[in-house]
Amino acid sequence: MLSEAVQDYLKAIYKLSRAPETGRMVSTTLIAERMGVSAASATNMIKRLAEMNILEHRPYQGVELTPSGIHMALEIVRHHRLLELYLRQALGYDWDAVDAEADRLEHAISEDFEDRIDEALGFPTVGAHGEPIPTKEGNIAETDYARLSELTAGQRACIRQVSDRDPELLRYLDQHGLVLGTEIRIAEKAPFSGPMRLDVGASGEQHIGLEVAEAIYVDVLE
Amino acid sequence: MLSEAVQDYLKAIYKLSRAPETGRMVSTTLIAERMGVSAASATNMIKRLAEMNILEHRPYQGVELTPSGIHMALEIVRHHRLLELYLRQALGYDWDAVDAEADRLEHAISEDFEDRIDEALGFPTVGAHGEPIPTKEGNIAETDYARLSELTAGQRACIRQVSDRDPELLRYLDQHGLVLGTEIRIAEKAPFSGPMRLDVGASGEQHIGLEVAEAIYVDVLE
DNA sequence: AAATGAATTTAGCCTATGCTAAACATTTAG
DNA sequence: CTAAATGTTTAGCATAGGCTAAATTCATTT
Repeated sequence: MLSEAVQDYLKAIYKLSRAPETGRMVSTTLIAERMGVSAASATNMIKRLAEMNILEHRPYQGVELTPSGIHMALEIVRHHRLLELYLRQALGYDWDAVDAEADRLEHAISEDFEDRIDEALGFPTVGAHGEPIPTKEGNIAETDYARLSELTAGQRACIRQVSDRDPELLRYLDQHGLVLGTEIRIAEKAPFSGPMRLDVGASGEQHIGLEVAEAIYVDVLE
Repeated sequence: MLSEAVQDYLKAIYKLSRAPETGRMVSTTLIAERMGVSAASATNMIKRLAEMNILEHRPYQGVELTPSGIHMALEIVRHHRLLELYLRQALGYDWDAVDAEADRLEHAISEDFEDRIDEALGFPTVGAHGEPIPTKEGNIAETDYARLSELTAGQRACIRQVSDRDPELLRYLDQHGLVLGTEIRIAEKAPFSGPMRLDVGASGEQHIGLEVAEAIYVDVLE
């Protein structure tokens, strides 16, 4: 069994390695920041993770998950996303609160528990923020969403996923009707991915900033 | 926040101090056994718990929880019992499986989570095995049940609580219809609390041994 | 009262995980 | 192309828990 700390590092590294900004190779500093520990502590743990064949460590370069490390990470992510969805659907948690609670619980649940909530949810394929849920076998659907910030005036799109990084941002989105499934149309956009004006579903017109537009992933409608 | 280890010790000590066999003063060895650690490790932790004002340690004598220690223990017990009941009622866990899963989860849940399952269950006052659930304020209902083993031939009784110590025993009870609320009548009993013959609710006659009879707590019916 | 045996504590060690300060490597700027 | 800035690792230390072996205390029995 992987310790909680190891699981937490693994999940963080997996997420960083999938972020479009970073790329597969993840730096020590980034990991340390994300985990809220010193760089020295991160190096320390990285060496242990390399020892366990979870990742490869090129000193001074960064870290890359092994296939087996990715597989382990996907199990953790599956637990997390199923829990988030369960908290939302079965216990009425708000969009922005599920991540923190799932972080606490994810280390504690058994396979049996996972199977039961999976069934109670009807074997869902996407999580509370639209992220794909890895299968029990460790497969995860590839998504091909555009960032809202990349669209241009006149385009229409449907919200498919949102970043769960910032609870405050999630509250903002919720209050402005920018939830999964909402259809939007770009009414006007400043050059260089600046702020944009949107027509949002039934709820009317919104102005959003770049940060918000980058946290929203959409299917572009023809 | 108390560490998991501290919480586990505290819960174990609380339970031991409530067991009729032991009495308020609990010995190091008993704690070590229950926790599955060496006596030296138990001593070690006991000193830390005393440091934290959770209990008083009379060296070579034993240990007694302070009022504040009891209060903390009751919070932990509340979490545990609410979780057990939730697992049973909401997720369909078997009687004998809830304890182990609740042990895993109880360290991980927030107050918010507790409140939500409390509400989802309709603010229950007894747990999955009939134990009283402490209130949020740290009060616990005193119960005054008899052990089935203490009854004599001819008496009738209603099952109110069962010991959750042994999952196998719980399976046995379940299979034989000896569940909460069942009415029984002692048909015949060997002297000195030996095995007994019972008429059990609608499901007919049972023979049970002493160990089983001691794990069942009942209200005696006039 | 002394001796034996059981229970308890102490001493000393181990691992996981964190930290700071110092050393080392890489990148960037002058 | 060297020097400063930045990023990374090493060294040494801390804390929480666990362990074994040895020492100590208590209880019991002669």
